[in-house]
Amino acid sequence: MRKTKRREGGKTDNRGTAGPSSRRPVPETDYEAVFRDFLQARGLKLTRERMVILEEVFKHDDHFDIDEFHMKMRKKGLKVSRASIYRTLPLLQECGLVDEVKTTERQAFYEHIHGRRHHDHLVCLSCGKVMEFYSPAIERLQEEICRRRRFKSLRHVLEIQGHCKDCA
Amino acid sequence: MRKTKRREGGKTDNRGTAGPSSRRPVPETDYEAVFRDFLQARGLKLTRERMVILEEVFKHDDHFDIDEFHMKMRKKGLKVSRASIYRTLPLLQECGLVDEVKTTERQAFYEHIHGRRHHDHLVCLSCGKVMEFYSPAIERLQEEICRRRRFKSLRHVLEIQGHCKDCA
DNA sequence: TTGAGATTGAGAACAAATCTCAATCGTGGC
DNA sequence: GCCACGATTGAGATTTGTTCTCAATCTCAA
Ligand SMILES: [Mn+2]
Ligand SMILES: [Mn+2]
Ligand SMILES: [Zn+2]
Ligand SMILES: [Zn+2]
Repeated sequence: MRKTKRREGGKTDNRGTAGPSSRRPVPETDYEAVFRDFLQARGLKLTRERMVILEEVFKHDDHFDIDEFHMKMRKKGLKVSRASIYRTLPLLQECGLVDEVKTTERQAFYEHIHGRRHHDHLVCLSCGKVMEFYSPAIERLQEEICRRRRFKSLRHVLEIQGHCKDCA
Repeated sequence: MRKTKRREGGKTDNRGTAGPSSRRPVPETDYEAVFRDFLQARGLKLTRERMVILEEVFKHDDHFDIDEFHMKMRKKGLKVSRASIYRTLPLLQECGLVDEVKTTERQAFYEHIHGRRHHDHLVCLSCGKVMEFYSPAIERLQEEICRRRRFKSLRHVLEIQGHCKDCA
Protein backbone atom coordinates (compact mmCIF):
# COMPACT_ATOMS: atom_id res chain seq x y z
CA MET A 1 0.00 0.00 0.00
CA ARG A 2 2.75 2.40 -0.92
CA LYS A 3 1.92 5.62 -2.69
CA THR A 4 2.84 5.51 -6.36
CA LYS A 5 3.33 9.19 -7.02
CA ARG A 6 6.85 10.33 -6.23
CA ARG A 7 9.02 13.42 -6.52
CA GLU A 8 6.33 15.72 -7.77
CA GLY A 9 8.65 16.75 -10.58
CA GLY A 10 9.16 20.45 -11.28
CA LYS A 11 12.01 22.85 -10.71
CA THR A 12 15.27 21.02 -10.95
CA ASP A 13 17.06 24.07 -9.58
CA ASN A 14 20.60 22.94 -10.04
CA ARG A 15 21.85 26.45 -9.29
CA GLY A 16 25.11 25.50 -10.88
CA THR A 17 26.62 24.61 -7.57
CA ALA A 18 27.07 21.05 -8.50
CA GLY A 19 27.46 20.89 -12.23
CA PRO A 20 30.55 18.88 -12.99
CA SER A 21 32.36 21.36 -15.15
CA SER A 22 29.74 23.92 -16.11
CA ARG A 23 30.04 27.64 -15.51
CA ARG A 24 29.46 28.62 -11.91
CA PRO A 25 27.15 31.58 -11.47
CA VAL A 26 27.64 31.24 -7.74
CA PRO A 27 31.14 30.28 -6.66
CA GLU A 28 31.31 27.00 -4.88
CA THR A 29 31.92 27.30 -1.19
CA ASP A 30 34.54 25.47 0.79
CA TYR A 31 32.14 23.06 2.32
CA GLU A 32 30.48 22.31 -0.98
CA ALA A 33 33.86 21.35 -2.37
CA VAL A 34 34.65 19.25 0.65
CA PHE A 35 31.39 17.37 0.35
CA ARG A 36 31.67 16.93 -3.37
CA ASP A 37 35.19 15.55 -3.16
CA PHE A 38 34.15 13.25 -0.39
CA LEU A 39 31.25 11.85 -2.37
CA GLN A 40 33.37 11.42 -5.43
CA ALA A 41 36.13 9.66 -3.55
CA ARG A 42 33.57 7.27 -2.19
CA GLY A 43 31.75 6.65 -5.41
CA LEU A 44 28.64 8.29 -4.02
CA LYS A 45 26.39 10.54 -5.99
CA LEU A 46 25.83 14.20 -5.64
CA THR A 47 22.09 14.44 -5.53
CA ARG A 48 19.82 17.43 -5.28
CA GLU A 49 18.67 16.27 -1.87
CA ARG A 50 22.17 16.00 -0.47
CA MET A 51 23.00 19.47 -1.66
CA VAL A 52 19.85 20.98 -0.26
CA ILE A 53 20.60 19.41 3.08
CA LEU A 54 24.17 20.63 3.03
CA GLU A 55 23.10 24.18 2.30
CA GLU A 56 20.51 24.10 4.99
CA VAL A 57 22.92 22.76 7.56
CA PHE A 58 25.27 25.62 6.89
CA LYS A 59 22.51 28.17 7.23
CA HIS A 60 21.93 26.93 10.76
CA ASP A 61 24.38 28.57 13.07
CA ASP A 62 23.40 26.55 16.04
CA HIS A 63 22.76 23.11 17.37
CA PHE A 64 19.73 21.41 15.94
CA ASP A 65 17.96 18.11 16.04
CA ILE A 66 16.75 16.31 12.98
CA ASP A 67 13.07 16.77 13.50
CA GLU A 68 13.32 20.48 14.00
CA PHE A 69 15.60 20.63 11.00
CA HIS A 70 13.21 18.70 8.84
CA MET A 71 10.30 20.89 9.87
CA LYS A 72 12.14 24.06 8.97
CA MET A 73 12.95 22.69 5.56
CA ARG A 74 9.36 21.80 4.91
CA LYS A 75 8.24 25.27 5.89
CA LYS A 76 10.64 26.70 3.36
CA GLY A 77 9.17 24.39 0.76
CA LEU A 78 12.31 22.31 0.50
CA LYS A 79 11.11 18.81 -0.17
CA VAL A 80 13.48 16.36 1.41
CA SER A 81 12.39 13.34 3.37
CA ARG A 82 13.31 12.70 6.94
CA ALA A 83 14.94 9.49 5.77
CA SER A 84 17.31 11.39 3.51
CA ILE A 85 18.26 13.71 6.31
CA TYR A 86 18.94 10.76 8.55
CA ARG A 87 21.06 9.32 5.79
CA THR A 88 22.92 12.45 4.81
CA LEU A 89 23.99 13.79 8.18
CA PRO A 90 26.23 10.80 8.87
CA LEU A 91 27.91 11.45 5.54
CA LEU A 92 28.51 15.05 6.48
CA GLN A 93 29.92 13.79 9.70
CA GLU A 94 32.27 11.46 7.93
CA CYS A 95 33.76 14.24 5.89
CA GLY A 96 34.15 16.39 8.96
CA LEU A 97 31.60 19.04 8.12
CA VAL A 98 29.15 18.18 10.84
CA ASP A 99 29.36 16.94 14.36
CA GLU A 100 26.81 14.69 15.95
CA VAL A 101 26.53 15.32 19.63
CA LYS A 102 25.00 12.35 21.35
CA THR A 103 23.41 13.87 24.38
CA THR A 104 22.30 12.18 27.51
CA GLU A 105 18.83 13.20 26.51
CA ARG A 106 16.96 11.11 24.03
CA GLN A 107 17.66 13.03 20.91
CA ALA A 108 21.09 13.56 19.48
CA PHE A 109 21.79 16.97 18.10
CA TYR A 110 24.00 18.19 15.32
CA GLU A 111 26.06 21.25 14.53
CA HIS A 112 28.22 22.15 11.62
CA ILE A 113 31.88 22.38 12.47
CA HIS A 114 33.38 23.74 9.35
CA GLY A 115 36.81 24.71 10.56
CA ARG A 116 35.68 24.78 14.14
CA ARG A 117 37.43 22.98 16.88
CA HIS A 118 36.23 20.23 19.15
CA HIS A 119 34.43 21.43 22.20
CA ASP A 120 32.12 20.15 24.87
CA HIS A 121 28.74 21.32 26.10
CA LEU A 122 26.85 22.82 28.98
CA VAL A 123 23.14 22.09 28.68
CA CYS A 124 20.53 24.03 30.61
CA LEU A 125 17.81 21.73 31.84
CA SER A 126 15.32 24.59 32.17
CA CYS A 127 15.53 26.46 28.90
CA GLY A 128 17.40 23.93 26.82
CA LYS A 129 20.15 26.37 25.94
CA VAL A 130 23.39 24.77 24.82
CA MET A 131 26.67 26.47 25.62
CA GLU A 132 30.07 25.43 24.46
CA PHE A 133 33.37 25.22 26.20
CA TYR A 134 36.79 23.92 25.46
CA SER A 135 39.34 23.07 28.07
CA PRO A 136 42.76 22.01 26.84
CA ALA A 137 43.56 20.96 30.37
CA ILE A 138 40.62 18.57 30.52
CA GLU A 139 41.46 17.18 27.12
CA ARG A 140 45.02 16.58 28.23
CA LEU A 141 43.93 14.85 31.39
CA GLN A 142 41.68 12.57 29.41
CA GLU A 143 44.54 11.61 27.15
CA GLU A 144 46.64 10.91 30.18
CA ILE A 145 43.99 8.63 31.62
CA CYS A 146 43.70 6.71 28.37
CA ARG A 147 47.43 6.37 28.04
CA ARG A 148 47.76 4.95 31.50
CA ARG A 149 45.17 2.29 30.71
CA ARG A 150 46.38 1.64 27.21
CA PHE A 151 42.94 2.61 26.01
CA LYS A 152 42.75 3.95 22.50
CA SER A 153 40.35 6.86 22.66
CA LEU A 154 38.33 7.53 19.55
CA ARG A 155 35.96 10.13 20.87
CA HIS A 156 34.41 11.38 24.03
CA VAL A 157 31.38 13.19 25.24
CA LEU A 158 31.49 15.59 28.12
CA GLU A 159 28.15 17.14 28.85
CA ILE A 160 27.47 19.15 31.96
CA GLN A 161 23.83 19.55 32.82
CA GLY A 162 22.36 22.12 35.14
CA HIS A 163 20.84 25.58 35.06
CA CYS A 164 22.19 28.53 33.18
CA LYS A 165 22.53 31.87 34.84
CA ASP A 166 19.23 33.07 33.40
CA CYS A 167 17.35 30.09 34.78
CA ALA A 168 18.91 29.80 38.21
CA MET B 1 -8.21 -6.89 25.82
CA ARG B 2 -6.26 -6.95 29.03
CA LYS B 3 -5.54 -10.24 30.74
CA THR B 4 -7.64 -10.69 33.85
CA LYS B 5 -5.42 -13.05 35.76
CA ARG B 6 -2.86 -11.23 37.81
CA ARG B 7 -0.09 -11.97 40.30
CA GLU B 8 -0.36 -15.71 40.10
CA GLY B 9 -0.55 -15.78 43.88
CA GLY B 10 1.65 -18.20 45.83
CA LYS B 11 4.74 -17.82 47.94
CA THR B 12 4.66 -14.47 49.62
CA ASP B 13 8.25 -14.95 50.75
CA ASN B 14 8.57 -11.97 53.02
CA ARG B 15 11.86 -13.29 54.34
CA GLY B 16 11.49 -10.96 57.28
CA THR B 17 13.52 -8.25 55.64
CA ALA B 18 10.63 -5.90 55.51
CA GLY B 19 8.33 -6.73 58.37
CA PRO B 20 7.61 -3.50 60.23
CA SER B 21 8.52 -4.67 63.70
CA SER B 22 8.67 -8.43 63.51
CA ARG B 23 11.67 -10.52 64.44
CA ARG B 24 14.41 -10.39 61.87
CA PRO B 25 15.85 -13.78 61.01
CA VAL B 26 18.18 -12.03 58.58
CA PRO B 27 19.61 -8.75 59.79
CA GLU B 28 18.66 -5.82 57.64
CA THR B 29 21.43 -4.47 55.50
CA ASP B 30 22.50 -0.88 55.20
CA TYR B 31 20.94 -0.38 51.87
CA GLU B 32 17.70 -1.99 52.92
CA ALA B 33 17.48 0.49 55.77
CA VAL B 34 18.29 3.38 53.47
CA PHE B 35 15.59 2.38 51.05
CA ARG B 36 13.03 1.71 53.73
CA ASP B 37 13.59 5.05 55.39
CA PHE B 38 13.41 6.78 52.07
CA LEU B 39 10.10 5.17 51.21
CA GLN B 40 8.67 5.92 54.58
CA ALA B 41 9.76 9.54 54.47
CA ARG B 42 8.04 9.89 51.15
CA GLY B 43 4.88 8.09 52.08
CA LEU B 44 5.66 5.34 49.63
CA LYS B 45 5.03 1.70 50.25
CA LEU B 46 7.50 -1.03 50.80
CA THR B 47 6.30 -3.65 48.39
CA ARG B 48 7.57 -7.11 47.70
CA GLU B 49 8.53 -6.03 44.19
CA ARG B 50 10.59 -3.09 45.34
CA MET B 51 12.46 -5.27 47.78
CA VAL B 52 13.14 -7.96 45.24
CA ILE B 53 14.52 -5.36 42.87
CA LEU B 54 16.68 -3.82 45.54
CA GLU B 55 18.18 -7.18 46.47
CA GLU B 56 18.82 -8.02 42.89
CA VAL B 57 20.50 -4.71 42.20
CA PHE B 58 22.90 -5.30 45.04
CA LYS B 59 23.74 -8.75 43.81
CA HIS B 60 24.92 -7.23 40.56
CA ASP B 61 28.44 -5.98 40.98
CA ASP B 62 28.57 -4.40 37.61
CA HIS B 63 26.87 -2.08 35.20
CA PHE B 64 23.66 -3.41 33.77
CA ASP B 65 20.82 -2.30 31.58
CA ILE B 66 17.21 -2.79 32.45
CA ASP B 67 16.38 -5.42 29.90
CA GLU B 68 19.29 -7.63 30.84
CA PHE B 69 18.39 -7.10 34.45
CA HIS B 70 14.79 -8.05 33.88
CA MET B 71 15.76 -11.17 31.96
CA LYS B 72 18.05 -12.36 34.73
CA MET B 73 15.30 -11.93 37.26
CA ARG B 74 12.89 -13.92 35.16
CA LYS B 75 15.38 -16.72 34.82
CA LYS B 76 15.69 -16.86 38.58
CA GLY B 77 11.93 -17.09 38.81
CA LEU B 78 11.58 -13.66 40.35
CA LYS B 79 8.35 -12.27 38.99
CA VAL B 80 8.64 -8.54 38.61
CA SER B 81 7.44 -6.65 35.60
CA ARG B 82 9.63 -4.50 33.46
CA ALA B 83 7.38 -1.59 34.33
CA SER B 84 8.14 -1.99 38.02
CA ILE B 85 11.83 -2.06 37.34
CA TYR B 86 11.55 1.08 35.27
CA ARG B 87 9.67 2.63 38.16
CA THR B 88 11.86 1.44 40.98
CA LEU B 89 15.30 2.27 39.68
CA PRO B 90 14.62 6.02 39.71
CA LEU B 91 13.60 5.66 43.34
CA LEU B 92 16.84 3.91 44.16
CA GLN B 93 18.57 6.71 42.37
CA GLU B 94 16.79 9.31 44.42
CA CYS B 95 17.94 7.79 47.65
CA GLY B 96 21.49 7.53 46.37
CA LEU B 97 21.74 3.77 46.15
CA VAL B 98 21.94 3.57 42.42
CA ASP B 99 23.44 5.62 39.66
CA GLU B 100 21.96 5.91 36.23
CA VAL B 101 24.62 6.39 33.63
CA LYS B 102 23.16 7.89 30.51
CA THR B 103 25.47 6.77 27.81
CA THR B 104 25.91 8.11 24.36
CA GLU B 105 24.63 4.79 23.19
CA ARG B 106 20.93 4.25 23.14
CA GLN B 107 20.48 2.43 26.36
CA ALA B 108 21.23 3.90 29.72
CA PHE B 109 22.88 1.63 32.20
CA TYR B 110 22.80 1.46 35.95
CA GLU B 111 25.13 0.51 38.76
CA HIS B 112 24.74 0.47 42.48
CA ILE B 113 26.85 3.02 44.25
CA HIS B 114 26.39 2.12 47.84
CA GLY B 115 29.14 4.13 49.44
CA ARG B 116 31.00 4.44 46.18
CA ARG B 117 32.17 7.68 44.76
CA HIS B 118 31.26 9.42 41.55
CA HIS B 119 33.32 8.36 38.59
CA ASP B 120 33.28 8.48 34.83
CA HIS B 121 33.58 5.79 32.19
CA LEU B 122 35.72 4.41 29.43
CA VAL B 123 33.65 2.29 27.06
CA CYS B 124 35.19 -0.17 24.65
CA LEU B 125 33.43 -0.08 21.32
CA SER B 126 34.62 -3.59 20.42
CA CYS B 127 33.87 -5.70 23.44
CA GLY B 128 31.54 -3.37 25.31
CA LYS B 129 33.66 -3.43 28.43
CA VAL B 130 33.09 -0.52 30.80
CA MET B 131 35.98 0.79 32.84
CA GLU B 132 35.80 3.43 35.47
CA PHE B 133 38.00 6.35 36.27
CA TYR B 134 37.94 9.30 38.55
CA SER B 135 39.98 12.41 38.05
CA PRO B 136 39.76 15.04 40.75
CA ALA B 137 41.59 17.39 38.43
CA ILE B 138 38.97 17.03 35.72
CA GLU B 139 36.19 17.46 38.22
CA ARG B 140 37.82 20.62 39.50
CA LEU B 141 38.24 22.02 36.04
CA GLN B 142 34.59 21.40 35.30
CA GLU B 143 33.58 23.25 38.42
CA GLU B 144 35.81 26.11 37.41
CA ILE B 145 34.19 26.28 33.98
CA CYS B 146 30.73 26.34 35.51
CA ARG B 147 31.68 28.98 38.01
CA ARG B 148 33.04 31.25 35.33
CA ARG B 149 29.78 31.02 33.43
CA ARG B 150 27.56 31.17 36.46
CA PHE B 151 26.17 27.81 35.43
CA LYS B 152 24.77 25.68 38.20
CA SER B 153 25.95 22.17 37.47
CA LEU B 154 23.67 19.38 38.58
CA ARG B 155 25.40 16.47 36.93
CA HIS B 156 27.67 15.61 34.11
CA VAL B 157 28.51 12.74 31.86
CA LEU B 158 32.00 12.11 30.68
CA GLU B 159 32.30 9.04 28.54
CA ILE B 160 35.39 8.21 26.55
CA GLN B 161 34.84 5.73 23.76
CA GLY B 162 37.50 3.74 22.02
CA HIS B 163 39.20 0.38 22.20
CA CYS B 164 40.50 -1.26 25.30
CA LYS B 165 43.96 -2.76 25.39
CA ASP B 166 42.59 -6.23 24.69
CA CYS B 167 40.76 -5.08 21.60
CA ALA B 168 43.33 -2.78 20.08
C1' DT C 1 22.73 8.91 -24.62
C1' DT C 2 22.32 5.14 -21.70
C1' DG C 3 22.18 1.47 -18.28
C1' DA C 4 24.05 -0.21 -14.00
C1' DG C 5 23.94 0.98 -9.73
C1' DA C 6 22.95 4.50 -6.20
C1' DT C 7 19.32 7.17 -4.02
C1' DT C 8 14.86 8.57 -2.67
C1' DG C 9 10.32 8.80 -0.09
C1' DA C 10 6.52 6.96 2.41
C1' DG C 11 5.48 4.12 5.50
C1' DA C 12 6.59 -0.10 8.12
C1' DA C 13 9.44 -1.88 11.56
C1' DC C 14 12.16 -1.46 15.73
C1' DA C 15 13.37 -0.57 20.41
C1' DA C 16 13.67 2.00 24.64
C1' DA C 17 11.00 4.19 27.67
C1' DT C 18 6.60 5.75 29.43
C1' DC C 19 1.72 5.48 30.10
C1' DT C 20 -2.94 3.25 31.16
C1' DC C 21 -6.11 1.35 34.19
C1' DA C 22 -8.42 -2.49 36.43
C1' DA C 23 -7.02 -5.60 39.89
C1' DT C 24 -4.44 -5.89 43.96
C1' DC C 25 -1.57 -4.69 47.80
C1' DG C 26 0.36 -2.08 52.14
C1' DT C 27 -0.31 0.50 55.99
C1' DG C 28 -2.05 3.67 59.58
C1' DG C 29 -5.98 3.93 62.43
C1' DC C 30 -9.32 1.43 64.83
C1' DG D 1 -6.51 -8.41 63.55
C1' DC D 2 -9.37 -5.87 60.35
C1' DC D 3 -10.61 -2.11 57.30
C1' DA D 4 -10.50 1.47 54.03
C1' DC D 5 -8.25 3.86 50.87
C1' DG D 6 -4.48 5.47 48.50
C1' DA D 7 -0.42 3.44 46.35
C1' DT D 8 1.30 -0.06 43.32
C1' DT D 9 1.37 -3.58 39.97
C1' DG D 10 1.42 -5.95 35.34
C1' DA D 11 0.26 -6.54 30.63
C1' DG D 12 -0.27 -4.35 26.96
C1' DA D 13 -0.74 0.07 24.50
C1' DT D 14 1.50 4.17 23.31
C1' DT D 15 5.09 7.33 22.30
C1' DT D 16 9.20 8.63 20.11
C1' DG D 17 13.62 8.62 17.87
C1' DT D 18 15.77 6.05 14.49
C1' DT D 19 16.45 2.57 10.95
C1' DC D 20 14.74 -0.38 7.36
C1' DT D 21 12.21 -1.65 2.99
C1' DC D 22 11.60 -1.52 -1.77
C1' DA D 23 9.56 0.21 -6.03
C1' DA D 24 10.25 4.31 -8.56
C1' DT D 25 13.63 7.47 -9.85
C1' DC D 26 17.89 9.65 -10.47
C1' DT D 27 23.11 10.06 -11.42
C1' DC D 28 27.12 9.78 -13.96
C1' DA D 29 30.94 7.29 -16.32
C1' DA D 30 31.55 5.42 -20.48
MN1 LIG E 1 28.54 22.69 20.08
MN1 LIG F 1 30.59 2.90 36.80
ZN1 LIG G 1 18.56 28.16 30.94
ZN1 LIG H 1 37.45 -4.16 24.49
